[in-house]
Amino acid sequence: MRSDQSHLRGLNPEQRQAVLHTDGPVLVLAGAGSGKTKMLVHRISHLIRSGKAEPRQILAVTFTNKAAREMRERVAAFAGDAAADVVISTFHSLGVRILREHGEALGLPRRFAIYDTRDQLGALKTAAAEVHIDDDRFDPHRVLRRISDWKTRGVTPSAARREVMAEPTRGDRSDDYAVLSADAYGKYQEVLRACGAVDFDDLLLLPVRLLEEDEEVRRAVWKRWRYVMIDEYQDTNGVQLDLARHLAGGRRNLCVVGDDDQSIYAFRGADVRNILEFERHFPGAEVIQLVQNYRSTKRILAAANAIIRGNPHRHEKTLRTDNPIGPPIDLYEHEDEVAEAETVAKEIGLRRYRHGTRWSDYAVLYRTNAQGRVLEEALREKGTPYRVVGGTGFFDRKEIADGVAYLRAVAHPDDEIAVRRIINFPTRGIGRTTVMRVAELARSRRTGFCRMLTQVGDDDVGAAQARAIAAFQALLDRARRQLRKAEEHTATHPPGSKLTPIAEWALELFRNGSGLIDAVADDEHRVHNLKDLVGAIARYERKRWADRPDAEQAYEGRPVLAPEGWEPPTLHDALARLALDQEEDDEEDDDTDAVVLMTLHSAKGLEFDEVFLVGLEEGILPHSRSIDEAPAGDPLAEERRLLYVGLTRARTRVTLSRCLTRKRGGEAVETLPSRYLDDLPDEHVNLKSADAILTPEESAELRQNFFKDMKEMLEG
DNA sequence: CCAGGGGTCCTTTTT
DNA sequence: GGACCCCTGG
Repeated sequence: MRSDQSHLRGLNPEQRQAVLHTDGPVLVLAGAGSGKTKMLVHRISHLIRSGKAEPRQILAVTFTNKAAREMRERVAAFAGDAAADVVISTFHSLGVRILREHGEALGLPRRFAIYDTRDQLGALKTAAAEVHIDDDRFDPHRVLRRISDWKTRGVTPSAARREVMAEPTRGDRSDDYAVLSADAYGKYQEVLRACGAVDFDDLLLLPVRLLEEDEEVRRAVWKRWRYVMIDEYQDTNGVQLDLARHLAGGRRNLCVVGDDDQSIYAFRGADVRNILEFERHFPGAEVIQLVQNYRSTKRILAAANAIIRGNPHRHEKTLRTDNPIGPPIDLYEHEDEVAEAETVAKEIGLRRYRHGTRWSDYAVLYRTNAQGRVLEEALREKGTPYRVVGGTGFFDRKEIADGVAYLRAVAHPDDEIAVRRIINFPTRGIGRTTVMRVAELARSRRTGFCRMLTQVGDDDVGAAQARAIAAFQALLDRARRQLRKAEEHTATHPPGSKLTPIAEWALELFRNGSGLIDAVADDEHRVHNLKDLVGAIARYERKRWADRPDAEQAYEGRPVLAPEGWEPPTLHDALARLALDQEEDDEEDDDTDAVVLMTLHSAKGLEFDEVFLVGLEEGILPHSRSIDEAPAGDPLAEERRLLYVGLTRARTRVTLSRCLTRKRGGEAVETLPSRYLDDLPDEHVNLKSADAILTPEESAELRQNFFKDMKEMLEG
């Protein structure tokens, strides 16, 4: 329970006072690598130890589950057992928590579904079909972005319509496109409600609405949390600012930490002004600046500072460090992305051997997920262990989306989007025409799509189709009955060595109930993925039981009475968790030694010994989309910040690279160097031109390395 | 009315 | 590697 206070030592007494003791609003404006999150951990443990608050009255909010997990661990290391009761949650999980307790006031079902982007797209298409939008320029993704934009600013459909009408007309068809989007927004919300579902934006928006409109909810929340902390505050959007205000309440014990130079989420509504104008939003706020960097070498900081200086409108600050100057930054120029990837793979192999480092000391960062593929290939070829963080999510895989849709169709009886997805997969004779006819019938009889399915007769659709629908309905009914049994069982029986009840039920559903596994049987990989989904449910059930206060007393095979306040695992809850936290594959987490691959966005908040930053070209960084779209403000400022974030992830060494040509749609296209390269200080940058072929000496070196690995493996 | 094949387009960043 | 569209045959 001894704490590492080194970061506090860098503070003067007032700053220390502010971080640890001050009530009222506090803004910690902290540069990269200055120990931002650590400040929050200090504050939390101090609050506990000084007795100013009970652990359960402390709330810390993060953006990602990973950040939440990390903070939980660190707080536990500082404050011991008491830390378990501190509520550390992501914004979205917090939203679920509030909605679960109070959501019924908004007409939300107790068990609401959470829609991801894919479901949102489905809902929007359903909505569009209902208002007969057949505009050929109707681009669902674009409309969805627009809708999300409104929602993150707390704009209702009717307000959106007014907003659109009030906009100066450009006189072209984009005007009616805007109106179209506003109309689609209203309908989209109706579809969500009819499905008993919320999207990610609702998870923030609806709690705020509750807090605004319901005195009782407001009081409950104020009573619940006395000290509120928010990490990465620069990434908050309009709705999150409102939420922060409500959570802080009249006490205003709100401590936020962030760095405006690391604001990289404007595309999903984040508003840097929230951190820049914190003192205006929370008058009397204490502001502390931290510019001491504990992470990187002097050279890396010099480069990072030089890059970020190019941005206007920022809290001016220059990071400094007592760390050594470090090696120069290498800049490689490659023929194409394949050569780039091969050189990265080769360099990592060599350096690891020469310096006796671990694979996990190296990270390769890129702007777009697509860049990761080539890198993976090169690393695989060399036999280098690697781990891709984020990327094409588990849930983006078709078979997983199908599996989840089955689970949801069972768990949420009104979930039209889920049902439509699986009603004819695997094919069972319910084609497009029939589905459209059912939807039409549902509308004319003013009932829901799912309810309509239980009522269609031979006159409504063909006899064969009616039979197929009845069979599908029977499938769902049977699955529901079996689920009820599984849930009863899992509620009273601690998990043993066998597969947990809900997971086992899901496997049965995939295997026999739905025929899903048969449908993908020819692809081993997909079958494996479906089993992973089952595994995720099992992990959830076990975790639920592990969280039970009397878990030790509970033993296998014997029903035990649930203690007060403990909720047994349910499919619905498992789905909510799955939607919010796409936890990585269980075993191969942090402890496996592997090179890490990820986007610059995913890298924020992390640090590595050596960082490779690839694809420093116009069109990649800055990305062409952000160059083209250039709305108000300057989107390019954000691209610059991305590079800043990338550079400041490294402790000792940064290696940059760009390609002279890059494949675009099968064609190799010439590229231009990223404009940001000009801003790097020459004296710290080493221009290299590399080829990926190993010299004989290097080959020998790597061969030896290979034998060393084998030996270690055999010994270990 | 349904299933399956083949062609075409695109692909920022994430809870 | 997808998602989507159109075409053909049953």
